Amino acid sequence: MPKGITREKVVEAALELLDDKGIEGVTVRALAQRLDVRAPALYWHLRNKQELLDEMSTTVLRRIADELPPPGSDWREDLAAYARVLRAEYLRHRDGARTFSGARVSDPDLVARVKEPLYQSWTKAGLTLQEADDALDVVVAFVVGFVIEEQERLQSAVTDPTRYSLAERDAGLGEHAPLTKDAGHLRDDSGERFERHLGIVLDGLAARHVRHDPPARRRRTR
Amino acid sequence: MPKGITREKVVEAALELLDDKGIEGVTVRALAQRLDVRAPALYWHLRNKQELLDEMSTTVLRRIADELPPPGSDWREDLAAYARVLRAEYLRHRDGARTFSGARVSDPDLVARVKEPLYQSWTKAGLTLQEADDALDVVVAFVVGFVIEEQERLQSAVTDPTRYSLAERDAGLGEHAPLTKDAGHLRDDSGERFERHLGIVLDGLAARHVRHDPPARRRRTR
DNA sequence: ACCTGAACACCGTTCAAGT
DNA sequence: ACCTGAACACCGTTCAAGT
Repeated sequence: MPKGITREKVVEAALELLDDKGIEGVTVRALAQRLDVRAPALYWHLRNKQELLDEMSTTVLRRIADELPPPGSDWREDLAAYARVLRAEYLRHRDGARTFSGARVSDPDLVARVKEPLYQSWTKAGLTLQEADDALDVVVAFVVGFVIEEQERLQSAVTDPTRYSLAERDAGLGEHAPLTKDAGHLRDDSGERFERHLGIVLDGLAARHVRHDPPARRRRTR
Repeated sequence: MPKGITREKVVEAALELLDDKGIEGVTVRALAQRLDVRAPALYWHLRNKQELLDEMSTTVLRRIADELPPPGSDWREDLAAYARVLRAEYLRHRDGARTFSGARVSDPDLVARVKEPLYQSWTKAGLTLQEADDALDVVVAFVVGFVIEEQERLQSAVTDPTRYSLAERDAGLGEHAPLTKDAGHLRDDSGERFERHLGIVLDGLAARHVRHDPPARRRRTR
């Protein structure tokens, strides 16, 4: 009688293990123990550990795809929504940004499920496909970079409270870096920072697009 | 008689090992072999492997600091130069972006050496410190995200040529994703893409700054 | 078809002991 | 002060063998 372990259950358990112990704790043996089997059993369901990691990334991307609202009338809002969902899903898992960015996604259809509706909507609104593709890539790059840094900071605040303590930092900085020191003190809530920085990136995209794409207007005039 | 191993030589050898074998190949034992000592010898010079990784990151950041041109008259050019140096230094090392981003930098003065001149110059030109700090962070986040993706693509093109082959991808995509398919085909040289995307981000920063910062003008009138 | 036991070639790290 | 030998508690993975 099989123990009822499926590929899906293995991946699910791996994601729980990630949240509990971090990426270092995701070992084949620990995962097997959590599923109440011996380590080699997992190799019946997955070719190797890399395939496990790929499946974990794919599962997270699937959740992102599910949470994504359908494109609306404003490409800027579509992008903002995408950025927020991406960040939220990365933050939801310990080491999420590092683990899932640059992910090898096993299901190519899934990528299309996310991108195609956005491309459709934006090209109809007057963007070229190149611009739409660039827009998505720039936003994703920004979110990945932002959350990697954010999560590193959040997590080492727990494991090593001195590392990001401002007092420690100020002491290390000496006298010749007053602005660097001050800048450290005006760091606000990271959610606010994210929204502000996202706004900057979207402004950059707008700067290129509005030139030849006044969307509402063009449609109404004839 | 000591074997002449120093902390600096260990870190240097670790960076060579990284380039040869990738981050998975950077093991204490392999590093010891390269230095012609036994593994425990390294623990005289470094507390543990994490400290080794921190020192590697710090060394790379030091090189970035050395290569950075002094700030000029245009914050936009300063940022572009920073972004290019950062990307180049990440690309120079195998797994560079993943390994060095979100780095725990051991030397706080080094961070100041990079940031302080830029903050100085930009605040003199009319930016607030908050804006200067945001600008740097947004650009760094973008570069980190961009290069992680870029390097993943470059490296798996070597190790697994089918993964990013367009033909394979097109086959997996089926019929319902024509735009996603087309977008895959208009990907140009990654250097050009970087410059274009960097331009977008800088435009976003400009959109906020030019409003209250016509730099040359303000100084001349009285 | 699905899982285990045993084994292989590795890891990072500690520590007494050598020089 | 600087390094080694031996050992500990781990890794991912393979494979014959069990049911």
